[in-house]
Amino acid sequence: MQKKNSITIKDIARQTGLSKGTVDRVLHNREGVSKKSYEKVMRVIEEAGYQPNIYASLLAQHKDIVIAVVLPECVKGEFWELAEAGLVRARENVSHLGVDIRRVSYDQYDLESFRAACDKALALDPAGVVVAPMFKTETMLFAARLQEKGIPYVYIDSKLEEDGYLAYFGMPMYKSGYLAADLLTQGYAVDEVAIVRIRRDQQRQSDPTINRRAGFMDYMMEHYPDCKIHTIFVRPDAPEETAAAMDAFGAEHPEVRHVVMFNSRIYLTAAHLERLGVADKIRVVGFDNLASNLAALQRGTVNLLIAQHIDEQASMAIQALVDYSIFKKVPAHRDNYMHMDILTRYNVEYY
Amino acid sequence: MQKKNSITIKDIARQTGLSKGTVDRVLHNREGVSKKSYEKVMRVIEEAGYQPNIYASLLAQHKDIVIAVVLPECVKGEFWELAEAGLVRARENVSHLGVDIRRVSYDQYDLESFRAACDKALALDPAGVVVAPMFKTETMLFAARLQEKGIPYVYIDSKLEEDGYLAYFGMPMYKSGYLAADLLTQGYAVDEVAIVRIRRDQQRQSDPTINRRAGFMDYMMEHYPDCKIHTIFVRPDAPEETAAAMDAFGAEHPEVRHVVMFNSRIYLTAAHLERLGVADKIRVVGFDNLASNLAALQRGTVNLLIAQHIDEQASMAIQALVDYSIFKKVPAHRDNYMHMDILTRYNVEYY
DNA sequence: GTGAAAGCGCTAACAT
DNA sequence: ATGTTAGCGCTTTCAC
Repeated sequence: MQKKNSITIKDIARQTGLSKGTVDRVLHNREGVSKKSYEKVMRVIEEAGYQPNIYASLLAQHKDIVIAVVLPECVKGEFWELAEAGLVRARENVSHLGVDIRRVSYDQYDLESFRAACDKALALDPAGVVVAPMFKTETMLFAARLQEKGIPYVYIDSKLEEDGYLAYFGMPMYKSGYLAADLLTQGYAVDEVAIVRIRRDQQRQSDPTINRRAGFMDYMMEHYPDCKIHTIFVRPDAPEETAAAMDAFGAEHPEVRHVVMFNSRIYLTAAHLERLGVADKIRVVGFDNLASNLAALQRGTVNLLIAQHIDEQASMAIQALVDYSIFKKVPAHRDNYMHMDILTRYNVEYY
Repeated sequence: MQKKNSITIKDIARQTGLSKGTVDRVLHNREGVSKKSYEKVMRVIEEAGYQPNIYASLLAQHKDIVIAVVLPECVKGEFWELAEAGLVRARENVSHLGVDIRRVSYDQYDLESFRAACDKALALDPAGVVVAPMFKTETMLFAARLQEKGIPYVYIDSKLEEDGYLAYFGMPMYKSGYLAADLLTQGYAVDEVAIVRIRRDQQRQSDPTINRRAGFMDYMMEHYPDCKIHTIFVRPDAPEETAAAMDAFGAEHPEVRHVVMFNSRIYLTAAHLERLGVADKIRVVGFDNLASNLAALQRGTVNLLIAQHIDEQASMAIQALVDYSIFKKVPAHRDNYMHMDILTRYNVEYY
């Protein structure tokens, strides 16, 4: 399988006058090698451009490694369900490497459940961890424990400003808001815009879409300084209240033609616009490729969706961990801001 | 590396009372095995759900495989340069599998050079071929030769309507034109549109963008039946003539506010619009993420770009071939229509 | 037809 | 600190 030109540890052993065992020791930075031998081996390795044969290596080690993936629960139709596809793909890609991907779920609104998930992940004695952090301080603690054990970890979706993570894969939130504003307005005259927000009852969590909103606002300030920006507060868990809010707003501001929402639930708004019979008069921009969002896009109620491929984030995170643990490859970039996909009813089909 | 629950050929040998050699023979359908032995082995294999250890297999075979990639020449700044990134990525992904990716280039305007490239590819005795076909009948012949030799091949960019290919990765061309029309108009009133086309001097090749244009036209017919559609013919190899054409059109139709181009050279048009000082009055939609197109996007002259990730097509094609030759996996889908990326100046940064 | 055995490149346990 | 050796699961050659 190796090319003719490829060199093996046997060759290195011969050339250095040492044994395979010693060569193996320096290759893995194991202790018990004299400086002299170490250097002799290293020289040959570099000169010959030695590449270990992972098959032989894996074959000889015959051990499984497990990677723990700590994510919010996968609820049908909601955002985190989208990550599953990435896990499936990653699993396929690495299963033949003897890597076992284990999803550890937690309730993103329940701190305790996150703590439990962290413990569960640690209990798996994983070779690496990917985590989507929803709780700041708890994640910090988790990170510290991982570092202590020397377990590499990578963030997806959002990250913490600390220094121990191997990599991060996510969307540039501020920019995504900026983009949303541009797509909503597209250079045409826009006098009023409505933002639909979810009212959160004293959540201690930081609002994950706050930077996105900031980006949106900045764009509007820069390009449409005179545009009036309304906010409609809704509550997904209180449908009547939400309906009432939408009705009231519609009655009061029938002239508003542009609506945007920064979380993943634009489908809720779409439903109300349809109910009020104003769907085709209003330009609607939202986020994330939930099935119900895509449906609203197909129906034409939602004009554009900005999606972030959380599945790719997940699979890339796992790949990075595998490359690191098995192949000793450090990611090319630590912070990986991923592309924002723009979806319309005409390109969604092949998404 | 294999899990505890995995069974090896040694186990099978023991259970059937045969030897590893015989088990290997039935696994590879080699001749010289009695029906009785064959069936005994097959029964155990199926019952135990035996999965061969590819590493051990590859290690024992110790052979390289080569995959030939037959593409138009990589010209700096032009479309096919974009595929290189995919080749590099693919090379990284599979090099440790002992797979050698070999690019074989041809001049997309020269039939003879394509013939030569096919011969060169065949001469490599490849385990698989990926080809971007520009010449219909010649590709047909090439395909026939590959089939004859039992070499699997996959198309990228475009494909032929035959039945021997392993897979196809490409953009839905008709749909992409439809999408372009939607993005150009976006529901606002549009009375006139200009299409910039490249005049081809009696090319015998079929115009690769013909379906895209058809999709565009159909959209306009359906949604803007009264819109007047102009065509400006230009020639990249004759700059003065092109400039004259643009000037003349601008003088004659100063009211046109929407421009589209179906090949990858929207940057040419962008330059002229800038020269004429009308760039910010006109909405411009084009295709493909050439560096100069992205620059025009950043400058704001081009409003939207539809890109097709030819690099991903290339790397996925190679992956499919590797999966097939090494892991014996047939692609899940034969025809893979890939996502059309919509780029604006605000999401291009992370592309 | 079938079996035995050597060996792919590497790891790890055991010697020295 | 270094050498030796027995595998990992499979392929392949050679012998019967």
